[in-house]
Amino acid sequence: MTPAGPAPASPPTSKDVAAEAGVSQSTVSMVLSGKWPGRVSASTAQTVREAAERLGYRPNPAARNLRLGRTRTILLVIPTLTAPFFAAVYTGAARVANEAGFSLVIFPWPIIPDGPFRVPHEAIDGMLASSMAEDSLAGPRPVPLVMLDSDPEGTAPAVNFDIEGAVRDLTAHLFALGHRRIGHLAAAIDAWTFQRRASALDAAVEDLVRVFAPIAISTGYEAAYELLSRPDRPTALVCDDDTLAVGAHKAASALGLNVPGDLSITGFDDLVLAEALDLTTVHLPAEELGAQAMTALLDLLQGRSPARPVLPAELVVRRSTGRVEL
Amino acid sequence: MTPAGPAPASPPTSKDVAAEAGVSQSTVSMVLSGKWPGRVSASTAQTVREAAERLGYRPNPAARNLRLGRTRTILLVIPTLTAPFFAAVYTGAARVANEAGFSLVIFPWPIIPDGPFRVPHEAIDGMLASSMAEDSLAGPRPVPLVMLDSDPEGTAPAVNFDIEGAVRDLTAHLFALGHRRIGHLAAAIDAWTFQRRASALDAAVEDLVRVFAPIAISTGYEAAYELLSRPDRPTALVCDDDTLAVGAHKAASALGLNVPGDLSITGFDDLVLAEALDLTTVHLPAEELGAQAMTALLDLLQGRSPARPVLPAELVVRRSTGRVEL
DNA sequence: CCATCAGGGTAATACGTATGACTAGACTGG
DNA sequence: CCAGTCTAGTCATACGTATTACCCTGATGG
Repeated sequence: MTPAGPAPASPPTSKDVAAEAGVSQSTVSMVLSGKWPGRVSASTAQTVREAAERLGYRPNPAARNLRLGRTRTILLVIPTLTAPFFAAVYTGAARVANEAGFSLVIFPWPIIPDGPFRVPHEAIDGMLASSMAEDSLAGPRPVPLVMLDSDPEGTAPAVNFDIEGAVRDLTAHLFALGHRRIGHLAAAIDAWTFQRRASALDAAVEDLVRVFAPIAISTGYEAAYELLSRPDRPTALVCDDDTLAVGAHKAASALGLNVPGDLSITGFDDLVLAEALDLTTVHLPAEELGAQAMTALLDLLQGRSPARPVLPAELVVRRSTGRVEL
Repeated sequence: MTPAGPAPASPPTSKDVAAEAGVSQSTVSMVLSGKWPGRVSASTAQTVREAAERLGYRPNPAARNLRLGRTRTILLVIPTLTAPFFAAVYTGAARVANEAGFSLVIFPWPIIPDGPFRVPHEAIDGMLASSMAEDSLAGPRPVPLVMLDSDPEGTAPAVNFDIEGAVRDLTAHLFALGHRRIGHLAAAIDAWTFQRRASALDAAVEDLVRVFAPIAISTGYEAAYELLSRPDRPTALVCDDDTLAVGAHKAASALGLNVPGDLSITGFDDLVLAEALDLTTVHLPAEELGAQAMTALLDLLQGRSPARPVLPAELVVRRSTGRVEL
């Protein structure tokens, strides 16, 4: 198909396109950027575009970035991709970013940081950050930033979940089933979103007992086992996370407790796990969180003032909750 | 702490460092690159380094990329991050890449492509690719590439799992438990890794019945339900994936079949799902796959000939397999 | 005493793009 | 007929880095 000319040693540049089209390099740039309406005649523009197509020209990103002083790259700061929740956040954010011609790179950052945060200012245009102390961003040149469900004060642009509403629905569901004494298997992580869940539960439930566990099946198992072994064990167990809920489920089995006959269990997130185990849980629209945060960041980058949305978190009732038996 | 000098409008460049140190920009570059031993006196080098530290200088990546014609960026081509398997691959690859000063960006590419693959040659130094037809890479300037468990012929560098060994262990386990008639819930995806699983099973099992399903709990449920409703249903069901195995598990419950009493079920991958449901499965070291593939790619980029490792896949026996009842 | 050389540094340049400054020619109006 | 405007371009330059070619000074050697 393509004529077998001498194979180009290096990718074609705008200068090559200019030579092919018989115009100057600046003209090529003007045509292809599309930012100079009426600056170039329609026929010349057409010639240029055809030449570019013929040579398979693609602008060199490094040169463009250098010239424009921007990178069209956004940093997503999250603890790990292994957690499906964050994978979903990434997916949503990446979709919006790609549609806008941005690329999204992941910057791994532990929930418990082990040093000051160093933003690679020169390499990025903006950041999406979860679980990071906002003030660790202080620096000579602050980077446009949108926080992910973790903005304590409301100073920075942020996207949050309606945790309060979710906890209201969740407790109402449990109360309606007759539960009064409720356990809280809380994530042992000092993050705002978990603090909110705890305080919302404190406000809603009179007879609450709380234990903490790092997020994992095994740790959830241990903490739940201990709690459920107590003589005054709760009849329902609210877990901060589906993974913890799975651990609790296993602990209940190990103790010979029937779910939901003897014990109701709920989670947060609505991961595949929850579907697999028929777990009643609070669905957190993680992908939507990522998408809206990226939208807000793009607004910010274009000088528009971003929305500060609060996303609804819906209770999904499955088979791990039931009426308390007398 | 820091003296409140006039805030710099833009990040410091090597020229600023040169001025601060009282030398030329070229000297700064020579010192900081470290590639010119003996070219600059020790005392001058020290002065330069101190100046750079004082100003908080970080080389501009765009300028460096432009000058050097490389980007220190690797593309990871995978269908989705939502699948925990690929998230693990990413994690392993990213770790190795970061240690070597490379950054890893994800390029979403469906298993069933909807168009020819366009490599952004100018933006990357190399690629890690899974589930992609190798010849869709054909182009004027091929990009260094390592394939992930999907290399049909062995022409390109690749890292693979020892699927044959895993299937051997798996079938031996089932045979030892007395199973003879075995079902195969196969992934309805035209990917090499699944073809290998199928042919390895064909070779090992005399009495095999196979059904196909897209990878999801619901589709696994449906396909398994149909298979298990047959009068001559198998006593063991080998699933290509843990997710399918979960669907099969649910189908068994719905049909009143006890696992593992009436039916043994196995999966592949060893995701959290498998742990949550006590599923016997083949552990595929996904993170290791990513790490070794990245190592091979870095070898390739440095002109070394990369290893072509085959990673062992270990059978993890849990409680979803048991002795067949007479 | 001059040629050579090593040491230690500087000046100049190229990478590829986007854009502000400039200009040759065509057209307009008074 | 000429000053002014508009059209459709070109020229030159800057972004920040890495590297090549050059330069100056002093030491060495024959």
